[in-house]
Amino acid sequence: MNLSLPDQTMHSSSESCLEDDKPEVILPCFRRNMYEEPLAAYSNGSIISQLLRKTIHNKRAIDDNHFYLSNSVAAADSGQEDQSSISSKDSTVEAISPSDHVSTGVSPEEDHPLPDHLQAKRARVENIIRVMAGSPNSRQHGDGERCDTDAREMREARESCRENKRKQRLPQHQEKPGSSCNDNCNTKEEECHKLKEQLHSMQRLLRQLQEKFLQVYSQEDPEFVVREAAGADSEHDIIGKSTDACYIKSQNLQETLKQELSKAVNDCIDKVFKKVSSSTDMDISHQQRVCSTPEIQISLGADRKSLAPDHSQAEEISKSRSSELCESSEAQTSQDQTEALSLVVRKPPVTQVSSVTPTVKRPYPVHQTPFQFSYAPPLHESHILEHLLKYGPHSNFGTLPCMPPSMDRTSPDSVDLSWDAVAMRSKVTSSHFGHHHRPSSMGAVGVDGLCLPHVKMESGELQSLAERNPYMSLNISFGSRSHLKKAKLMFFYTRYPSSNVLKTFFPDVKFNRCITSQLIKWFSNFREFYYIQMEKFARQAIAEGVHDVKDITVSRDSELFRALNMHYNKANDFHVPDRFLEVAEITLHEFYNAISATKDSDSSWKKAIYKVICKLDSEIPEEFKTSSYL
DNA sequence: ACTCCTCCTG
DNA sequence: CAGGAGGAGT
Repeated sequence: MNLSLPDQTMHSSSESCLEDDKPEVILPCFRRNMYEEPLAAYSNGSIISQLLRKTIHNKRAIDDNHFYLSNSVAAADSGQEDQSSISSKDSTVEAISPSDHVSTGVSPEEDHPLPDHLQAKRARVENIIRVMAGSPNSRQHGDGERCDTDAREMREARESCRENKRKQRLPQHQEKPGSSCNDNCNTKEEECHKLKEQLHSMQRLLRQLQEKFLQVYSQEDPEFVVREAAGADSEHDIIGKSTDACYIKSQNLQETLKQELSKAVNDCIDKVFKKVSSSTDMDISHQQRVCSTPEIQISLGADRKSLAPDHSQAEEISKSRSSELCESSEAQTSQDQTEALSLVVRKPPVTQVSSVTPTVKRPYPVHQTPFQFSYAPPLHESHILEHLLKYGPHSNFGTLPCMPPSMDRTSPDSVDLSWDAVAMRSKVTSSHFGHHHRPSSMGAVGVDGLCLPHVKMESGELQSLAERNPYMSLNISFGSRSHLKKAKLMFFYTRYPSSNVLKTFFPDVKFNRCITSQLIKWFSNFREFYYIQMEKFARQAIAEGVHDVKDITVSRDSELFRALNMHYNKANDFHVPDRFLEVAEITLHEFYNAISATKDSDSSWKKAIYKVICKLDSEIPEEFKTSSYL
């Protein structure tokens, strides 16, 4: 089953929330009335529509003027509309009008009488600001002189507008493929969507005001607009070159407004992002619960036969547990329920967790169960958002093989596949995952590190995924490391442990074929390293000219011992029994003798040595039997 | 047929 | 350390 679809949805959603919706270069004069107070009001949406109605009204006038047209009459008309529409705004706007900034920004000029043309310029700029702020009676017409920087501002703002429009279109378009997910959307998704809408609304408002701002500029100095838009026009040659004073004034205004507005935009985006992120965090725990259920069911499936006597009783408890686990998730995902969750629902719960894990000693809540290769409850948007937040939009989430191919949800039989069967095909093992331990509610290996990782994944994707995913590593690695460490320490006592010995000394492990084979394989690997070292040091001794086998000893200072200790007792926190040194010395002697006798020419010359060594196993201390060992 | 082992490879 | 091939033992 393709899991990639929700990825796209979230991708677009996230992208639009985090990137595309971020306003870029914006005229910085709308901050307070655009972003501070209205931000809270956006939640109900009505204010937005009111503002939009006004600004749309204005925009019509702007459009009629063709934006770049130097028609003073039209400009004046639109300007009047601006006044009338804006005049209804909150009076606080006036109190904190950006014109205040202008006054302070050019304060040095106020100390001296200004020449007439400078005063005119100043009045013009202040008028612009008043118009922007919505002062109904402050409008005055300047002399039409403009500064180059102002024109550049306008052009940049227009480009910014167009850029925003382009960017806005993209996520909206991309939402289409995810419409199936939207059908299933839960409250989080709606919330995210709302936020996105709000951001879009703010952007629209911003554009409206930007255009209005530009409109004011254009009516103030149409020549610049025309020149900037269509190149120099002989008819609209620049008449008044900007003076230094004008430049400075405009620069002050420009900088102040830029700072203000960019800060406002940043705040706005932070708020939106925070909101989205918080909802994502909430869903992580939710995801855990969702994932845990299938895991339990799957692992229980493997236990059906062995735990048949407890079946009915266990089923009751399991049912309640399962429903408890599923409740919240199903409530939210019932609409997008696919076979994934039906895998959970359909499957008759056979037994309960505690009956599977009679030796469980960790009283952790069920929802802390380790990461499961969830049998894919439909990917919640927050799951994907979480993914995106962690790995970025290009990470390979869609191909996350949440289940082994043999467990393909399209196969009804997959439900009855035992965990053993899954594990037997395992390719990914615990060793691949993280370095963190995480408490597990499942004391038995049936669901912890020894078994959990034993899910076949394609081409190491899971491994790389897990390596990048601390959350996953945290969960699926539990148990594996401690069990592995324990096995290594046991190797100091026994090189050839029987299955029974292993079962005895891993009481917290619910053994099945897979687990048994795994442990046996571990010891096989231990032996392999052990014998390789033996052969290596035996040959080394021969090469060094050792003639008497009695000259070869293994002590704690020996290179050989250090190598072995490094391998089986890396942390060096375990006192290696003397008997192991003796066995190691015997083994070394065996190899020395065999090689000296050139028995190594025989392809099976090591077998005799193995036969000797396998008889040298000693008792494993009782402490190893406790599941909490290590 | 199944398990367990070694050996080899990655 | 895992996976697989191949062999030996049951």
